Amino acid sequence: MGRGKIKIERIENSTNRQVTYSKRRSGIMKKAHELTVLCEAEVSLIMFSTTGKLSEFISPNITTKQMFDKYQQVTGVNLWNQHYERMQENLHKLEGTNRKIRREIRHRIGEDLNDLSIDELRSLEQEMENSLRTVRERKYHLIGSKTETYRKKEGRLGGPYSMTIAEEDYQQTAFHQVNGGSHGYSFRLQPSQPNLQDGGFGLHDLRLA
Amino acid sequence: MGRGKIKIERIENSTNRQVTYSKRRSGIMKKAHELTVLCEAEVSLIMFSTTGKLSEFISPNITTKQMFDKYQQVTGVNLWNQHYERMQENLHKLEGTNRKIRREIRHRIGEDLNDLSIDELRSLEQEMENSLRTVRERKYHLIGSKTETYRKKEGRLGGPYSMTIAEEDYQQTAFHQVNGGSHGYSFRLQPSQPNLQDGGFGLHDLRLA
DNA sequence: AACTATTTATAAGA
DNA sequence: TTCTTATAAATAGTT
Repeated sequence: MGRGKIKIERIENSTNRQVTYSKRRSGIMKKAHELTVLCEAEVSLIMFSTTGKLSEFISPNITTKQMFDKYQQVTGVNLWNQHYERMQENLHKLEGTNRKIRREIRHRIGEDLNDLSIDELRSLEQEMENSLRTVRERKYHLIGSKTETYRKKEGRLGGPYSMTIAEEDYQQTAFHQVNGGSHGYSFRLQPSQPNLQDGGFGLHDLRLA
Repeated sequence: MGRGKIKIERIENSTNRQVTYSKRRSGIMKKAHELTVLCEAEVSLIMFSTTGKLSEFISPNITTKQMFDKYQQVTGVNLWNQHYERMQENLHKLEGTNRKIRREIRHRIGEDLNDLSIDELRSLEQEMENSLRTVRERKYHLIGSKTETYRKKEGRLGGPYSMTIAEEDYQQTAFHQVNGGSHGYSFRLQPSQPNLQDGGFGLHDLRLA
C-alpha cells in the first residue's frame, strides 16, 4: 500500500525506519480505536520505539492496570508472583521469628510453662535468677551514683526525709511489693499476632485479583 | 475500505459486529507484527472481545511481563503498588514488633540495661521476681507429681539414694549454682534481625525493577 | 509535513 | 464460517 510494495523485514535506513514507525504507529492506533468503537472490544496497545519511546492506546473507560489484571486472570499467569513470593517468604520468616521470641518471653514472664520439662524449668529458673541479679546490680549502680549526686547537693542534713534512695529501695525490694508499678514495665503479649496472621491477606489475594 | 464506507460507531447487528471483530482483529495483529519487524519496535497488543475472549500479540523475544515492567518504569506508575504497599506495611509492622520483643527479652536476660531509668529497673526487677516465683511454683508442682509417682513405684525404702527429687532440687536452688545448665534454656539473641533488616529488598526494588 | 500512486484491508455479498 | 470482490483506507516513495 504505497508507491511500491515492500518486503516485511527490518528497514535498514534509520531515517526511513523512523518515518515508517511514525506513520504506521498512528495507523495501528487508529485501527485500535476503531476496533474499540465498532466492536465494543477492550484493547490495550503498547509500543516502544527502538529509542525507548512509549506510545499507547487503551480503550476508554478502562485502565491499563485493569487490563493487566484481566489479562492475568484469563491467562492464569501471575505476572508479579516472583515479587510477591519473595515478600511472602519474608513475611513468613518474620512471623516464625516472632512466634519464637514470643514463646521465649512468655516463659520469662511465667506464662505457658506447661510445655516445659523439669530440666527446662530448672535451666529457666537458673537463668532468670542470674538475670535478676544483673538487673539488681544495675539498679544499685544507678542508685549509687544518683545518691552521691544527691548528697553533694543537699549536704548531710538528716531529718524525717533523710532516708537515702538506696535505703528506700532496699526496703521496697525486701518487702517484695506486688503493686503494679506505676512506671509500668508491663507489657502483655497480644494473642499471637493480632492482625498479622496472614499479613492481612491470603495467597489467593493476588492470584485472583 | 470495503464495498461501502462505514461510520466508526458501534455496529448494532451482533453477528456483523462479531464478523467485523474477527476480520479487524487479524488485521491489527498483522499490523502489529509488521511494525515489530519493519521498525524493530516492541509491541504488546491485548484485546478482549465483548464475550471476554482474549487475543494478544507480543513482539518476539520479549514477554508480556517484561512489557508490563517496562511500561511501569516509563510511566512511573507502579501498578502493584497497592498490594506491594500493604505487604511492605505488614513487614514493617512485624519488624517493629520483633524489635520491641527483642528489647524486652534483652532486658529480661539482663542485657542493655543502660537505657532504663531507676524506676523502670525497679518495675523490671519486680516483675522478674514475680515471674521467677511462678516458674519455681510450676517446677515444684511438676516435681511434686513426679515424686509421688516415684514413691508409688519404689515404695518407702530409704538408703543412700533416697533423697527425693524435691530435696535434691531444693539444694540446687539454694546454692544458686551458676553452671551453664546442660539442658540449656540458653538463647542468644541474634544481632537485631540477621537477614531481615529490610526483608531482603528495599523499597526501590519494585519501583525501579 | 504533503502528496499521490499503489498496495492493502475490509464491507458487503455469496 | 470462509471466499470473493469492489471499494475505502493506509502508506512507500517522492517532493
